[in-house]
Amino acid sequence: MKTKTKPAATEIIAATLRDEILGGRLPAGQRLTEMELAQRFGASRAAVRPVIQQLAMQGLLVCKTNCGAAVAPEAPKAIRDLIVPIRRTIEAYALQLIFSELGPADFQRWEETLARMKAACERQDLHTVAECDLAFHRAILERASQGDLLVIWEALVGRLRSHFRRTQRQLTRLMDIYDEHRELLEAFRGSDEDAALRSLKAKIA
Amino acid sequence: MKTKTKPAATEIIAATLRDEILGGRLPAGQRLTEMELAQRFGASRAAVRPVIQQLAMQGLLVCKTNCGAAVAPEAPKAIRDLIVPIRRTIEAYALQLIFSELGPADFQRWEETLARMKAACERQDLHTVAECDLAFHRAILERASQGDLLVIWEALVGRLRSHFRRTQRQLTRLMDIYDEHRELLEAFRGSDEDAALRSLKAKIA
DNA sequence: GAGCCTGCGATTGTCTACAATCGGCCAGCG
DNA sequence: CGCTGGCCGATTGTAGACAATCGCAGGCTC
Repeated sequence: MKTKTKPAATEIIAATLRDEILGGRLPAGQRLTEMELAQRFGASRAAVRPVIQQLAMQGLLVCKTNCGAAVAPEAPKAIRDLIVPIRRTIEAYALQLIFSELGPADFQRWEETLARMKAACERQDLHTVAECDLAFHRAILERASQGDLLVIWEALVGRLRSHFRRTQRQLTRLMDIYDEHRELLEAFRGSDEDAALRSLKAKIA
Repeated sequence: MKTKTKPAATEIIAATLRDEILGGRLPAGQRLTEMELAQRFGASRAAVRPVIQQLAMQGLLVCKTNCGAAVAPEAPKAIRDLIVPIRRTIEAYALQLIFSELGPADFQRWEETLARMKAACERQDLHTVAECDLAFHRAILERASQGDLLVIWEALVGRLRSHFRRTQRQLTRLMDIYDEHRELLEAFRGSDEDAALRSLKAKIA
């Protein structure tokens, strides 16, 4: 055996594809067939099938029956405008749930994400920056242990791809993204819950 | 052949199970194994597997690895309080999208749902009333042809099960539910969009 | 008597093969 | 020359079998 035929087989594939799509490495419209994915990950179609369905429900892929799946485009602006505030509400709620319980282990996790993001900013690696951006926010929900909210959040973010309107920015200001998240983390460390909540909401565009 | 090996095989199973769970025919905690479902619908495990995954992401089922799926309980109150207004926002947005385009065919569809609901109220069939209630609201989103919103709405409603707090009501007032939806439909027929939107929001508890 | 370990049953995870379906191309006809 | 019909490749949908994993019961040890 190579690694682990454990129940994580499909999960690894799902996480990999998800990051590639959200990070922009796989362009919208890119076609993905079950066969291709199965070969790429050294698995069978049965293994990648649940992944495709999952990503489709998260808005990352669009499936046409008997015609293969493709990386979904960003949702139309009207939809985005509708679900951005929803995302704000959910993340703020999760943060409020956990704010008083946050400890060193939590901050350490965010620090690691920020370190990765900083390095990516310095080498102008837009894809990794976007990935870290999402990981930072996702960590809030995972920490809250609210599986239901996480599922809903994934469905929202998969359609927003908000992190890529930042592509418009000049790459020289990429470090701004890092700075913003650094501020957020410091607010998490502080004792002013309301201030942290306000900062978080403000950062979600 | 028995029925139809058409592409609707899994869709029929999904719709059937969804209605049974949302209608309350399958109680929370009820265990469902792939084998049982496959036998019940005369299909193979491969056919019911996508259904289970889909319903799990919609919050109707909870899956434990290698241990089977079970009908999920309603989400905790804090979560419900968070997502009720979200649902209100989404349905109102969809209604606003389609309000000016509504025609006889649309009203006819709602009339049929209401007819079913009325009959169910008269024979005190709580399950069917709940099912029609959801169908009435779902029709708004389907009419808007916003697949993304429908997916999100499903994920919300699956966790709310709001329609079952009405179980608390005395069965003698079941017809109130019908009356409320009748009012809604008449508002849809009218020309006052704002009034219709307000009515819709008011009805979503 | 309590705790751990082993063995077993049940269930899902994965794989391979087959069937049904869709889109596009090409021939044939008007 | 345009259109319609049917064929063909590609892709997913479905099926059944095998393997890996989990929970639990029973017995053993301390």
